Amino acid sequence: MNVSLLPVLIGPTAVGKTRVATALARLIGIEIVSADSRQVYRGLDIGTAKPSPAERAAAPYHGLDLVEPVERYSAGRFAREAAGWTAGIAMRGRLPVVVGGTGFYLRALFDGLFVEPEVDPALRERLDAALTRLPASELKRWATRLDAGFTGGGVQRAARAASMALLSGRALSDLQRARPGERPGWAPWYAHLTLPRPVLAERIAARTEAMLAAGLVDEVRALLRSGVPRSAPGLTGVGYREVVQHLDGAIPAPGLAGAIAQATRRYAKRQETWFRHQLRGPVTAFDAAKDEGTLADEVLSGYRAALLEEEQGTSRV
RNA sequence: GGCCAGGUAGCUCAGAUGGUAGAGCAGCGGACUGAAAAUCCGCGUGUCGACGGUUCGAUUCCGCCCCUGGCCA
Repeated sequence: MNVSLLPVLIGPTAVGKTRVATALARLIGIEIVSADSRQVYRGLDIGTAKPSPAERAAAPYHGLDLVEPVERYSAGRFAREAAGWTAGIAMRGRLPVVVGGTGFYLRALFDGLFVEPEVDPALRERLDAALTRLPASELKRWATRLDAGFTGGGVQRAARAASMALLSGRALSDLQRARPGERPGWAPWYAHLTLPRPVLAERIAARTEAMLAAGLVDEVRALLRSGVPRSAPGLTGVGYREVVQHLDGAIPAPGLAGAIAQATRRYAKRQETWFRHQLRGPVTAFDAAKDEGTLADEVLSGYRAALLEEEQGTSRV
């Protein structure tokens, strides 16, 4: 299957992306490329709303369970791996469908990141850790001194700007400008699942309760018991962070669901901000209040129409 | 039914001898080039319960009504 236009199912957390993807799989032979920065962690199943075995049987998934919770994944690695999965799926004659809520990963995949200089990962890790321990104001001074183009963004991004400059000898913003990455052969066609905020908030609340009922706290407890430190990359996300705090006594049991739901709402808001302003390519909105069968039909016909238009456009040139 | 306390932002509350009001939380907007569910930046969003009166001017004072809580019947 020779496609240059890739259907991409996006939407805030809890809007029902997996549900629609599964319905889509019933209509046509697809494989799913998950663009989700949390579902890459093995053992983080309940809190990341990872597709169930049944859902994974309905369509092959790529991009799940790639690393241990103590490991770091990255947008760059995602872009490389996702490009490989996508090519493989197309080669098998099926349609790759990208499904995910991590905007930065989508950018990495479709726009390409700059080509990062080779640096010793262990060294970088130690440097980052040391920089992050600096007082915020001092770290910021280092970042702006080492990279005149540093635009801010807090300790994490300041630490990256500083460490990349120290390790590569060039300012990060320079590198980003001077060494643009390659764009893949695909262009995204975005299907944006949307719900009014209050409705999404209700779904988030319900899903949070369901996660706790399904044993989210036990999941985290087991990870910690197996030796995963509470600062592990996998445990910094929404839900896991709150459960760790709960186990440390900082969040009492009655407040846990509320704390997780609130963090999730804020995350959903940041996602929508990204979708509103950062996406490059056509975006079609779909009302996620509809049932998944209808949505799958609508998304598929929308995609086919876009595909047809694209073919006519290119054949005319 | 009577007496008392109170009705101010989504919530909990503060406040002004009369010049249309401000905190916390919630919320909203934005940034984003390999940690991104991360990391940051910004923003009070209001018929001051209703209606009359006094006043140049009422959310504030007066009257009346409505609502909530408490006490007494």
